[in-house]
Amino acid sequence: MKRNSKLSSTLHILVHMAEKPEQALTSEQLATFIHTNPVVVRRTIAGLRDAGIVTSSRGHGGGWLLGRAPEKISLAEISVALGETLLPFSTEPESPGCLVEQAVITVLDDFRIAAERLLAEKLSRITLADLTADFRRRFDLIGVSSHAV
Amino acid sequence: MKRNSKLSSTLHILVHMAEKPEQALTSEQLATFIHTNPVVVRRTIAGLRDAGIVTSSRGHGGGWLLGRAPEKISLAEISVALGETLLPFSTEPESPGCLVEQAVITVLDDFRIAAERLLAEKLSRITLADLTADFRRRFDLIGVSSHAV
DNA sequence: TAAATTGTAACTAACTAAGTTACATGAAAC
DNA sequence: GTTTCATGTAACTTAGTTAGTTACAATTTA
Repeated sequence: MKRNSKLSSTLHILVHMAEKPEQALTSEQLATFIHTNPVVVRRTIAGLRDAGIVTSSRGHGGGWLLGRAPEKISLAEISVALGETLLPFSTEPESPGCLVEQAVITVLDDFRIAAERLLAEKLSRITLADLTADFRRRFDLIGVSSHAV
Repeated sequence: MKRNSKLSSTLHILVHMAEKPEQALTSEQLATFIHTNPVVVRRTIAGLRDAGIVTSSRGHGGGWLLGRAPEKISLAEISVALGETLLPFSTEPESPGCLVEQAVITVLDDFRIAAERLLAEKLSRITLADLTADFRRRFDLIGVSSHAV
């Protein structure tokens, strides 16, 4: 798994899970989808479990399942559950007492708040079902869903 | 200078420059504002020079000046000139041939394009002059612009 | 009881970005 | 013209972050 690809890797995993709704997939299986190892998968999607987006079960026959229907899982929820901010620029004070810095931080934070609201709104309109529908269109056209490479 | 604070540090520098429009400030002076060293400053704002936002001159009495009036410098231009993307999540393929991944990347890239347009639009409405005006309001109230810490 | 699976802590490796050193280049002052 | 002051930039070092790995306890089913 490459850097900064947590969101896309997680979506990749979730679409595969949505395609096998009745079958619990192991961390091992999920790991092969995104070319990493099982522990990284568990760590990455642990937050999704806490958010009810997926469920996990231990022991023989255990693994991961979607927590609810793909239509009810939005990219906004997934993004939040991953604990990553979409806008990672920092506005932490480095020169306490400098009024110039205070002015800069205020303006930048106002922008960030407005921007985050906008992005969340856009992401909340896209669901996992939209992704699976897009996948199926491609599959019906080409007919292969490989992980050979 | 902390990580991910290039944008806020650069704005900090630019407002100070806007407050001394007739005086070329050296990298050394700019560096003290953001608690780093002159080479980091030159490297960071080199892109702003290429974009005409600032000018630099060498030799005795040299240093940095704004390239045009603060009213004509938008945060959108500054952000672009810094060469940083506001939305750094990756959508590079890791499993070429996997239709699931292709569907995910397509949706995510569409989102990114729309989001970047939105953010650029918002940032283009904020100018360096807005920041200096905000600073002056604070200064008139409190009357100190320290870099003691 | 054995096998399969997650949960998680602790450690290692790879990558990124800031910080630093060094020095060539250019401009002004004298 | 030589000295001084400044930027430009390459090369290296350091620090911080994140993915990857190992190890093992806890849990579940056959």
